[in-house]
Amino acid sequence: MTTIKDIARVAGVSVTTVSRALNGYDDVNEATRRKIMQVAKDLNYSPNILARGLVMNKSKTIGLLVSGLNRQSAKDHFTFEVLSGINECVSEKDYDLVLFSTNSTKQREKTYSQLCRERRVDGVILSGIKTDDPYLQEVVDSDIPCILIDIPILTDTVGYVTTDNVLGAKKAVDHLIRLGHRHIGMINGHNLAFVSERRLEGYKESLNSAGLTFNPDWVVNGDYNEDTAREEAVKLLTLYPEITAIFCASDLMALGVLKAAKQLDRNLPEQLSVAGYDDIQLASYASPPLTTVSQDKFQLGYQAATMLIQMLEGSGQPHALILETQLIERESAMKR
Amino acid sequence: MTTIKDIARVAGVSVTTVSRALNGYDDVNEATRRKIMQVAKDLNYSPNILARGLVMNKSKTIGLLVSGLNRQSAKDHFTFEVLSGINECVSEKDYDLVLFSTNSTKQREKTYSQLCRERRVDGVILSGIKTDDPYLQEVVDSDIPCILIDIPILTDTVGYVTTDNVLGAKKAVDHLIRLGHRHIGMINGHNLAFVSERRLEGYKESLNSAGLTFNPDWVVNGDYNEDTAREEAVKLLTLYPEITAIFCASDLMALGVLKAAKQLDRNLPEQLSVAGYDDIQLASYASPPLTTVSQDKFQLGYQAATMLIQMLEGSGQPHALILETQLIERESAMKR
DNA sequence: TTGAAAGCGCTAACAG
DNA sequence: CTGTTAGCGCTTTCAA
Repeated sequence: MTTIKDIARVAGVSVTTVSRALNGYDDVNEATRRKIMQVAKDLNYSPNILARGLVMNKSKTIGLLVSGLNRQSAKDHFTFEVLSGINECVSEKDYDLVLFSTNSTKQREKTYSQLCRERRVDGVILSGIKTDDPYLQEVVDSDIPCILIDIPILTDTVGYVTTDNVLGAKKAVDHLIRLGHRHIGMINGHNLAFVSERRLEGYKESLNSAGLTFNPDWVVNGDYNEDTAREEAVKLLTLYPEITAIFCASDLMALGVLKAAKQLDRNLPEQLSVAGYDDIQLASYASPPLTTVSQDKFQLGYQAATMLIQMLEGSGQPHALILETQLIERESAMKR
Repeated sequence: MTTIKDIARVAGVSVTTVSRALNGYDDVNEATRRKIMQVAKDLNYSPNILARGLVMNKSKTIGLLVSGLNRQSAKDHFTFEVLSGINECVSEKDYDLVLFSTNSTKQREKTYSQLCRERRVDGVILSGIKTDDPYLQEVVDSDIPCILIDIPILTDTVGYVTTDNVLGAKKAVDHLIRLGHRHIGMINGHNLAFVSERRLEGYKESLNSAGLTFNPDWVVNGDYNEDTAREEAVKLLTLYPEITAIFCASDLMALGVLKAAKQLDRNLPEQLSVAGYDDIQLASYASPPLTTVSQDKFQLGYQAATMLIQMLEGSGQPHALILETQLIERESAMKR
């Protein structure tokens, strides 16, 4: 493997000069530079970025720490789209992306910052982490630049990007109300996600501004899981037959509600309106196609990476970015 | 950041001893080792793997080079599931995964081996690469250990894992024939994928062993794209109304055919049977649910990583692995 | 069982 | 504009 030493020898200059020429410094004679470039090409040189990282104390690498990257979670491709967005940005900016995963018990033994420091990543993006995850606290404490997806924490070294979940939920519930529904249930996710909290708040706000009273019994947790949501929906609809519409904190759970309705012989959307959240790919293929709140997952990732690299390259403080959502009206909700 | 030097100082030994103790060599006094371990923990030490990589000349990192990781390709989550499988294996074996992506024009300027050598990855997995991709030739030439997904090339340093595409296609077409179809068209992908070739071959074999003649006019390319497939299917079905069943080289294209049928007012499955390939998530949600050939994408990734790490750790030659597929009978194909 | 010393490939003062 | 020198954090002979 060719090194700058080899180039120096062949070109008849010192390694310093080679380094400078290769890195585009302008204090190199143009002829010398050309010569060096030529030799580098001839020798098929590639820089050893481990060596460079070692001396510069940065690796031009960002880490991605996710929990949603395993066989089970394949159905809801949220993580994947976020990843695509991150990847896009990172490759434009000439960084590399290394994937940490928290699913293996082995890795679990390592702390968050150990993971990052060992790999010498310059910064890290966290996604799909629950609020009780021990990693999360470490983030706030550690001094590694970090962007959180969907967790609103802002410190000297951590920023976040998320969508406007309150408004998003409000859009969906407003829509149901506009369609004439007065008895609207909600299937929320679980209590370990900030987004659940926010979406619940949006639901309440919407009811409130329409003069409807909030009934806590009409809100149940479906754990962001299709089947749990189905079970919970069956219970809910059986217990409170007056409910004519359900807002779900995720499309996956809305799919579960669709199944619950079928199970209870309630026709959709005539006898039950359903709205979801996320606009996952499946949403438009469900029958009936799901009315939902779309969030741009790719953009979530893209912006997270952009923000992180901005922090890394010194242009300022970490900050927060809140993306818009969009109500997608399809056929799972109708006028009553 | 703590280094072994710090540990050495505090523990009152030399860096050599620290290194040996930390790496579990047995020529260290047990008391010394305990002391060192304790100091390391106290100082919250994490090894600098860049430095280690530099001297050992390996990075415990494997690269993933894919082309299917961008906004457009999100629909068919093949790449994502492969990635999950790779990630699972890699984290079990305590390697890290770095993502290269070929979508940025910038990266395009770098050759395959440059990418790998710069990052000092120990080996690389390629997926979603077309057969005319310039990277591909480089693989064969370079000496970097490499596993290809779905490209059957076997050399000293490159192995592959794929599924039995001939048999898979045969299963689907056999099924259509068994249902009584005699006029079976095929929507293939494009000519730049080995799998297309193989699936076509399976189609031919199936026809052949049923005594049906192969008609090249009944085979068109849909470019693995839903909409192209739809267009091509419309043309095909208009030109050859005698066709009663279509085998598609991917589910995504089968979805396109479903749309084409709707467009032509042909009821599915009564007036047209369709079989797909892949068993993507959407397949079971389509209406009618898609009869298809399932391949275990997670396993594809998992096995590729396993094989690569095996090669890396010296236990033998690269080799080939061919996974089974499974016919999934749903409702898009019926007896005639 | 331990330590001194060399060196992996690179960048960065500093001096000329 | 160019070279000398030191050193990033680690592993690994070699010698004690």
